[in-house]
Amino acid sequence: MKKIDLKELNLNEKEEKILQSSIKLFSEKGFSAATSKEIAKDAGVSEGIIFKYFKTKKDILKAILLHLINILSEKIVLKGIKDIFKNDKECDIKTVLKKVIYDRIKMVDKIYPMAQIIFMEAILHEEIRDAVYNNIIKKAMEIFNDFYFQMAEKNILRKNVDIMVVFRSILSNIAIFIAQKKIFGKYFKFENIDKEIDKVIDVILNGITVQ
Amino acid sequence: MKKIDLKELNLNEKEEKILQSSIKLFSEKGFSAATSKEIAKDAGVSEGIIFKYFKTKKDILKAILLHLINILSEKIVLKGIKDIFKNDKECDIKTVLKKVIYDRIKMVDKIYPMAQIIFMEAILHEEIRDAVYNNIIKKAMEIFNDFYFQMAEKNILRKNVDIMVVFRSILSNIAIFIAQKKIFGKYFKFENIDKEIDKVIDVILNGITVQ
Amino acid sequence: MKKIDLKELNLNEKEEKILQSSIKLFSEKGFSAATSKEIAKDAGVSEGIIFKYFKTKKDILKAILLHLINILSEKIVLKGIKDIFKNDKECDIKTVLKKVIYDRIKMVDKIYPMAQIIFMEAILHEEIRDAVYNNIIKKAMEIFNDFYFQMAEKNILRKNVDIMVVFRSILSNIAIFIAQKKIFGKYFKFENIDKEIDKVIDVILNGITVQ
Amino acid sequence: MKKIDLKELNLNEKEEKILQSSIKLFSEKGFSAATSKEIAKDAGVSEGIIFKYFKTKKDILKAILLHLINILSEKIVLKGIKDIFKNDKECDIKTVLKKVIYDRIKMVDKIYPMAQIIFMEAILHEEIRDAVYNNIIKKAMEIFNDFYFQMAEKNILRKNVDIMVVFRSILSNIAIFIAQKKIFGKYFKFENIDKEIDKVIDVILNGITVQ
DNA sequence: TATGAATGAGAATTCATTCAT
DNA sequence: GATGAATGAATTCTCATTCAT
Repeated sequence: MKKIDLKELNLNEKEEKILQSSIKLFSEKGFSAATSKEIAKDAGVSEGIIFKYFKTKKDILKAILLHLINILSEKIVLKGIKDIFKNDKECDIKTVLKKVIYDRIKMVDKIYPMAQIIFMEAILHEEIRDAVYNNIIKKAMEIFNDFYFQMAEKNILRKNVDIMVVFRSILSNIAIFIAQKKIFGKYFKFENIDKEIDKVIDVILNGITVQ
Repeated sequence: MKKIDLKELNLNEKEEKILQSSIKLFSEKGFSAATSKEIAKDAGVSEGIIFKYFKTKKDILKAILLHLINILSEKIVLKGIKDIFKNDKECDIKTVLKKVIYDRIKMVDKIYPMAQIIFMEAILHEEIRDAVYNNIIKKAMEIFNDFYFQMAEKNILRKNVDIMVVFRSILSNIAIFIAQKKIFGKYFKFENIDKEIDKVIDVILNGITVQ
Repeated sequence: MKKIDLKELNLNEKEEKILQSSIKLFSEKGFSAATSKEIAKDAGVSEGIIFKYFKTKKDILKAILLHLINILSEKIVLKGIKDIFKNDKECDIKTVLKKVIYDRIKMVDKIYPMAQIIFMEAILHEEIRDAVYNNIIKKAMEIFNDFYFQMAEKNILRKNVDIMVVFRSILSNIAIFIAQKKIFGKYFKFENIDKEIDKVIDVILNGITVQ
Repeated sequence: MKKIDLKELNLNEKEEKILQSSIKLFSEKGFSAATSKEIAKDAGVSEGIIFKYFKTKKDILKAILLHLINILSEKIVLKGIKDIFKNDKECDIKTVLKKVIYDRIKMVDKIYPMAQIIFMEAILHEEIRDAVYNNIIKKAMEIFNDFYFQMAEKNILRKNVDIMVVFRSILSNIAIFIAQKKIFGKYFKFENIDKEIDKVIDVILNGITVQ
């Protein structure tokens, strides 16, 4: 289990260990099924100390979710895309998309267990959904919007489409690609991710009909 | 909360009530967080009787998941697509896709809470993933494969793409459409689903680049 | 340990056992020091069932305190005095006082451990004090007031005293008598309570100076 | 919260702070409910240092109780009465009693929270009762006995009473007066304590019957 | 000596499961 | 079969006490 980089949060050693173990166990078993005893054991600390750093078990989840959504969304989730869209306005669309997808896959790999927890809790709890929407989805949509508009102005991308639909389509293609790797990885072994991504981009850009 | 039609399972009244309530509560709070007391109360039965029908709480989940995956995959999930693909081989691709998407949305609406439980538990537990893969994904892929092959032969759909990628793309577009409605419905109000689906299909079929 | 009669409360068997054991243990060790495990053991029930009848441990205390203060104050604490004062207006003051003191001692004997808990919690918590004052002290004062006024009118008891002071004096003499028996019983063995009470009444009625 | 003068104990600064805070918190919440963390915080010291000075939390209680009972009983509690009884053998009984009551009220005001702790713990624990009895009650009784005997010899106070009963009566009248002020102070506002005490003495000395 | 982080035993509370009725 | 009271193991959380610094 790769450890998520939590250095940005300025936590002390134990606090970080607890969070790391919580992320691992919440993502493996779900929040309710992971016990404070297991977390303590995995983190190599006593059970008591957990409740010094986090008043309740729920607070560990909150730290993972809201804290990280708010603090890290900008740094980790959005920064990558912004940079690519900014630096590559002149590049061809295929290259840009490839960079984005690569970057997203790398990013999700980095934060995967955490992302999974957020994802699952977002399904169950509206407050989390709100945080995800406002901090990630909404912002990502705005960035994408600007980018698409410029590409459309240059006559590279179609003007007669609903940008929202396009955004969703690209996002979902990335998501399912990751899900396939992460969740159903055992059934689908890709040998060459580079080629796989090219194929996805081809379908996104050119559709599936014979022109 | 719409009730899922479980008549096909030949359950007796109490057993069905218990399953209905479990589906409702598992989908609302997650499996671990829903208690047998709550289920009993919601189902209007005694706690004791739950364990007559289902040896353990886990068995309720299994009943919901495995039982329903196996039984319903054929009857509800796959039947629809098969019929469409069978009956519409002559129709134009746009119409077929529209029918499929419509059918899937309708179907998911029908089984939504159950699908959500399956989905979440599949993320956590390999045995569920296996059941989902073998009973649903694999079968759906086979059907789609046949269909795509025929469309490609007729020179309607591109031959130079990876069918797996296309399958995933369509699936993910449907999934994100449903997720947006079900999970993030509060942020995105579509007025006209018919038009929305047309837009999605346009992007899938034609891509986003100016040809 | 004599058991307090809780039949008036219409509790079921286990609930009553739990309350009895709680009263016993709270009075022996104080509320905080008595554990639910001990209570369960003493009551001969499982720890779990305690929390079916009383949501929290604090609720057991509340049941003992407020419930009993409110419900039983009238029946147990005040009824006795009322009856004596009502029925004995013609008797001589010595006899009345003796009856009252006897009755109070008997009554406190009956509810002693409970009374002790109320007493100790009243020292610590204002809400309890309020309940004690409003349900017991205030009412007792009113009853005593009426009685004293009539005795004073008949020229049996002095008019030139503060009734509040007299009330307090009698009350405190009873209280210290009981405390001596209950708390410091080991140091003071009275052989003949009847005679003891006569002595107390003598002092209350006639004072200690040579007239 | 008035601070009790502990200078007589030759404690160092920290030790005294810890005791002061313990007295405050034990009297406010009871011994078991007050935590060492709270005490440390209130005393402005670290939790660790508490256990340097007092091996266990119980030892703080012992220090407060036994230590203070033993040391203070002689210096503060009994000295006052002794002095009064010694110096005022010639004075009239009313003046003496008034001095005693005044002195006791002043004294209890000074040590109130500590006295409350002693009182409550004495109810619960025999060892505390022993200490209270042997160090305070017994000694006070002896002093009172001497005093009463002399007053009786001078034909000022009645010979035909049980001195124990008289002692108890006076003690209880003082106690209830203080309790009323301290515990039920919110319900009974005396404007003039001097007059109040006169009334109490009147009742003690002359009784309540019309002679 | 002094700190306060860390411990772990034990407290309150929950809950799947059993069982007498 | 059906009930729901009862169980007790497991869970979350607390706190006196210890210990590295």
